[in-house]
Amino acid sequence: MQFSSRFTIAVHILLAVNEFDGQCKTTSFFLGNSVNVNPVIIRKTLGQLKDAGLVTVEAGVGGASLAKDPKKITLWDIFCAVEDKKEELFHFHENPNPDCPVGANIHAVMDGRLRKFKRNLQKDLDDVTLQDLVKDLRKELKKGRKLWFTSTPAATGEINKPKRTNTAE
Amino acid sequence: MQFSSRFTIAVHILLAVNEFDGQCKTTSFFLGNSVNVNPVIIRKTLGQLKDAGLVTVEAGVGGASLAKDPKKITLWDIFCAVEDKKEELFHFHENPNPDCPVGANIHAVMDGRLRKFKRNLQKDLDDVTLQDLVKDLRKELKKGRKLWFTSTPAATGEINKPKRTNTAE
DNA sequence: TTTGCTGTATTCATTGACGTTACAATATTG
DNA sequence: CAATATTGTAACGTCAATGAATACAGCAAA
Repeated sequence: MQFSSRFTIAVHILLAVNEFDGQCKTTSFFLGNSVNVNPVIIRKTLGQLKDAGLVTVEAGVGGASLAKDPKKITLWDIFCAVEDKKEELFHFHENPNPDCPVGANIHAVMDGRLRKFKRNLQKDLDDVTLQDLVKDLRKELKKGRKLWFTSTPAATGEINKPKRTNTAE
Repeated sequence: MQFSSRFTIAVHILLAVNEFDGQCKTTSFFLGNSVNVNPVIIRKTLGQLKDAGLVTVEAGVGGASLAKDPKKITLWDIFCAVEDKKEELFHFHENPNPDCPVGANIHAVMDGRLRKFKRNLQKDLDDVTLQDLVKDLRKELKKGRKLWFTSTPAATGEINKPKRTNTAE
């Protein structure tokens, strides 16, 4: 079992928004092209990030921007935006037999430990900021060759654009 | 997203086997009654625990026993028996755009960190032995009232037993 | 030989992830 | 105001995993 890709997608989105905002319009088409998923997935995820107060999205005009300093956004914040933070890491089997010595006490024995595992993961995630990722990304960019930017069809998102249904027809 | 209940079921099974082995036959019916799941689920899980070298199962005669000292069985061992230990904690979105500065480097930025998160969880799990759980269970049992044991229908698993189809019919 | 159990195949229902189409609502621009 | 680009969201469809359940061949012991 794994956490869904929504988390890595959300991280990708935030990195891209941080990188391109101001240089070009970071629309769901643009971002979908970078992440390589359907724009609707981007819009949904972006909506969750907005609800969590991590980005602002321009309705109508389009494009997203960070709502907070990248130093103040941790992976835990991003995780909470797209996953249920209350949920335990492990799914416990329902209704262990209360008339059995083991069944009656398995929760007492395990619950605290399971919660600790989750808490430790939380700490790990909370220790990494978006700024840390940005720094590493910049380092990688210095190494590598020049890549596309604002001008190509891929960058502007021309590729995935819908054929508009003519409503006046 | 959560890990499946196979993990907590496996822990429950091992605790029950450790507790009741020698006192009564720890069959899949018996265990299924304690865990409160279908005996087939128990057999499957027991099979995985056997493959991992944690228990022995008596084919034909029935019943399971620990194959190792509870001090030598960690939660990580149990986890590995029922889950894919190679799998990362987070599912990464497929094919981020290699022509985009972010898409081309997102793996370089994230992979190491994601691996660390998984490794830390592993360490946490590896720090807890079955013996630790047994100790806590005994502590709970001392507190509590007396519960069922070997003689009741629930304990012997009479309840969930299949009606045998008479093959001689 | 009968009995009780394991091992395993198969079927089914449910759930969540993810993709996709469609379209109303919204903001900008000519 | 009208045309356009974009968001927000609903509605489906597909796929994979989980977990329940039935069935039965094979094994061991009495």
